[in-house]
Amino acid sequence: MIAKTEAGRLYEKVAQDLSQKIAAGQYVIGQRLPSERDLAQAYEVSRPTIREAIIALELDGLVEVRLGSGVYVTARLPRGGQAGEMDIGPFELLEARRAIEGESAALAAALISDEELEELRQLVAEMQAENARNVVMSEDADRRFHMLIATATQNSAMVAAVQMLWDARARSPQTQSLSAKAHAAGVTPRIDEHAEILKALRERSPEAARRAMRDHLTRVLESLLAATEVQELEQARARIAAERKRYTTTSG
Amino acid sequence: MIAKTEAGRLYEKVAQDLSQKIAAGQYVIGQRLPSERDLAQAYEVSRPTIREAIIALELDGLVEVRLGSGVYVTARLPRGGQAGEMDIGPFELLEARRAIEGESAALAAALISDEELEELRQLVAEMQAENARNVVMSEDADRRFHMLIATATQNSAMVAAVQMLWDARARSPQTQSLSAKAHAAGVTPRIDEHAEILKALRERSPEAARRAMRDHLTRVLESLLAATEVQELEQARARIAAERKRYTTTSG
DNA sequence: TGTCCAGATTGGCCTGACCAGCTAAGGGGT
DNA sequence: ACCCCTTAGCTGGTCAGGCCAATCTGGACA
Repeated sequence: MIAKTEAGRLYEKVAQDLSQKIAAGQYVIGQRLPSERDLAQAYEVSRPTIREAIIALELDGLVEVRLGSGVYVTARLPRGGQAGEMDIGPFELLEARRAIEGESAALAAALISDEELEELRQLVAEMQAENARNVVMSEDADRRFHMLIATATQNSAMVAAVQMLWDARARSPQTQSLSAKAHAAGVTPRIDEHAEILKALRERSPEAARRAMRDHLTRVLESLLAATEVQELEQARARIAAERKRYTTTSG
Repeated sequence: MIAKTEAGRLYEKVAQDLSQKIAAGQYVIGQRLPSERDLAQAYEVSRPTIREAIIALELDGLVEVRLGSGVYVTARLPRGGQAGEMDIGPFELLEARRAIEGESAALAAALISDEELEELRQLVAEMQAENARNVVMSEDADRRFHMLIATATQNSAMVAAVQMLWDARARSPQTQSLSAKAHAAGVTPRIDEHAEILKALRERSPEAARRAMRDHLTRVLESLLAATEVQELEQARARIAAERKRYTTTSG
């Protein structure tokens, strides 16, 4: 699906975020979502915007609205249809992103325009602001940041690849719950790392951009591993150690 | 006020009515609908209700809203075949493959099993045999070679990414015709380059594998560029011939 | 004649409010 | 002690009015 959702209307962002949370199982099927008023407060938008988002979800068949009662999750089907919907693990996903988005950044460094650099700067600022306010929607700016870099490569195949990875991420219950846990554990959105990537792109240095992107995703991977360690029991330690060894030794 | 009688939200009625008028041709494709304020007045509803109706139409692909300009009727797309896969150009595809499959090879080098190495060896042999018999090089062996390497990464996200690229390649008319031309022009199946990749994988060297893969795809890219030039020359020649014919037959 | 800028128009979003269903808690009757 | 029924509080549905930014348009100016 062609991503027209970039920098779009507010309700689209909210709808996408809610859709992800439903897909991730954060709202069980049959469960009632928070009230429109609560959602408006949580997303820091007005109630009409929340209503529009809910209408979008309803038209997608994800949700059912019952007057006077609330809005209920009806299904858990992802937004774009049924193309390839296996659940890719969080660590696999990040490993692939490190490899692919690293190259995306390297390609973009040579081709990125001043306008796109400015957009990236704004997105970093946005993440910073949202982080300061501890707002729910912080993932959206992150996603747009990475997608914009892919777009800057002027290579639609690369855009499609990166898009696929983020779609898979949104569709993966494992990844969603894990990243939610990491968020709750106080993992910051890594403003400085994004700034480092931006800096490398500004310098038009493919090598520096690749390295900054890979470093960033390596750290995300590590913090996710740490979050996993904190939450899981001793029984899992051996397996985690094995994973860590594997995912940290193959960096190229 | 519109008949509030039956159940159903107001915006649904408005959306349905507008949808009918569009289908009936009352609003020609490309034409601008009345402004939200005017529609609100016409339907005797509030502007938020009109907005919700327009959002519904937009999600149905009937309409496109342009900020500051208005909402415009768009062409009705055939429902269902959403695959939305545009035709990705051959060169974009190869550039993306060089970046992504290069990393795929690097990852695989550290993890590939002896069984997979043996399979790769057989695939190279298969390509060689087909090439020796001057058979129409079925791309199948080539594809299986590259997919097997992706599989060897033991990373399903990477597999999905590489798979997507090959799917796009299979779907792309441009790429297909171009690669057919390249074959016709006597481009060899590059057995040696595949062997080089295999050799690097055998040595379990990520760097060598990445380099071999990138070199391979770079050369494919170059030969495709050459084929394009040939094709353009042929087209130019044909065009000239056609013109000559035209001017010699109609001038009399 | 061509260019440029200010006002009008449009969608994007917000605040605040009222109404009508629904739900569950609490009171009265048995 | 149990059950039914009222009722207060939620929830979504809708409205009204307003501000902002993007866009368009026409007239003034060079």
